[in-house]
Amino acid sequence: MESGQAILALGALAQDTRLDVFRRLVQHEPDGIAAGELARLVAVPQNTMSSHLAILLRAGLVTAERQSRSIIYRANLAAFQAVALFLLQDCCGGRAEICAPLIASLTPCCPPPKKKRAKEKADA
Amino acid sequence: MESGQAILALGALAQDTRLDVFRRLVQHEPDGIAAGELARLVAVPQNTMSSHLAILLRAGLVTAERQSRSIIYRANLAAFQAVALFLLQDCCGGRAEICAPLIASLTPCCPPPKKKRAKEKADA
DNA sequence: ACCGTATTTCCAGAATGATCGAAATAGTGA
DNA sequence: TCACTATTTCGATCATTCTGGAAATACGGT
Repeated sequence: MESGQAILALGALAQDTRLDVFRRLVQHEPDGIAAGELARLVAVPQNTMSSHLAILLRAGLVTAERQSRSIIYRANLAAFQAVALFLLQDCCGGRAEICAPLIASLTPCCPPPKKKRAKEKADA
Repeated sequence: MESGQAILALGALAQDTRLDVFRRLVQHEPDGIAAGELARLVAVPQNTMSSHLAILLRAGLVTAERQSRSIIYRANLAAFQAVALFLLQDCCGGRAEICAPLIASLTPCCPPPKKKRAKEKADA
């Protein structure tokens, strides 16, 4: 990921409403949320929400898909991962002392990428 | 970490010059860089650099320490980790599918937090 | 075709941010 | 004290962002 794209994404997330929106979109992940409902949830006018969504869209953090009358917005998890990865690798720059504790803190949140998968094979 | 502080930090990093500065500060980590040298490295006037540094300072991403005539700026790695962790945990929100591939991508960058004896299992 | 709903675009005002010249402040050494 | 260096603060300008009212566009049902 190039720096300009990362800056765009960071700037997109560096705003109350948009961070809130993105959070909600991640939570509703495979389904997505329509623009109007998003405006209602966050309690902002539709046009204001529309411009915020346009910024998130330009940053590549969300996708939009028309579904009959509504437009469903979904979080782009891959893009989000790319931004996080850029931030860590770029600033980490080979310095393990930054990432290592982060991995440690993150692991309890998510199942660790286990390498030992011996029992499943033996089952067959 | 609270959302407002994270937004401050994300906004601080969402700018060319400041991202560049932070990168350099991380690379020069324990030593830090003086404000003037930073301005020279990034090729911006001193007062412009000063305002950027003030923003990074306010966001808690760097620390400043006067050392005789110069003021040495250092990256606050703990704060950076906190921001990254916030971003991932907050948006992850219990969704492992976001963090798991990130951990996987991050691990080759940094030595995995495990014991250095990798040959053990091969002996068995 | 018409109407109602969903969303965006257009426009403008207020607020914030970026940039930098010039002046002010903090420190060092003679 | 004085001169010198390093950095910040002040002030001004230009660009960008946030916000929302009003109008325009897109879609589906009748």
